[in-house]
Amino acid sequence: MILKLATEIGKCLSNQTRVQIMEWLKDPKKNFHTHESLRNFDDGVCVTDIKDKSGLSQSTISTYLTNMEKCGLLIMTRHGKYSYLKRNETLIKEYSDFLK
Amino acid sequence: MILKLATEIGKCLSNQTRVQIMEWLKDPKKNFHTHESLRNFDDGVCVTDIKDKSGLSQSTISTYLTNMEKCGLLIMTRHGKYSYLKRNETLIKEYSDFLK
DNA sequence: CAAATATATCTATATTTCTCGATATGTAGG
DNA sequence: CCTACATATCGAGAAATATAGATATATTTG
Repeated sequence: MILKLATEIGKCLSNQTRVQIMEWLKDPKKNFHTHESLRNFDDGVCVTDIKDKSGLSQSTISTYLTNMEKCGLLIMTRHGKYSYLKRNETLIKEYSDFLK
Repeated sequence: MILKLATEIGKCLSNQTRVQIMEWLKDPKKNFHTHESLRNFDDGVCVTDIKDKSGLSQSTISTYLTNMEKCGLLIMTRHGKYSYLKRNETLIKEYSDFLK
């Protein structure tokens, strides 16, 4: 992993809400209700559900999630008008290994 | 690991110089010369050597290293007028595991 | 104790991040 | 095409961080 990417990941993980989101997404079943339009969490959790749980504004959460996707921490999948987010375990493991 | 500590660690790792310092300290022997007053790197690398290598000012590096020690990423040991820094592998592993 | 050197802290300014409301864009359904 | 709703982007003010120079504190040594 290159220094620049590691630093971008660090920036994403330098805010309590964003770290909390990473934690929530470890176990979507426990932390969220299944979304109306999908029966499972295979693609993760819908943006609005994360927004509601965080208590922050839609624009703030959208910015957070977009940045977290840009550096690879999250994977975003569109289904119609909804976007779903899940952890990118591969990159998380790479980063985790890089630190050690 | 609690959310608050994880966020503090993330803040330390949200700056390229600080991430670089963590990397340098993985292998002091490779990245630094042995310090005049100590023959080995058992307690890590002296503040001034890190400052010289980073190119930043003494006050900036001192602030960085102090904060990195406060959140537990680094261990600081005084030997007379010198302070030596090394990685706290135990906490780094805890953080790394927390992310996964 | 005085001088020299290493590190820490204080103060200040520039830059970045946080966060929101407003607005724009995308998408589904009538 | 119009409406409704989900998400993204823009613009702005507040708060936090980056970074340096000046100064203070610790420590060694003459």
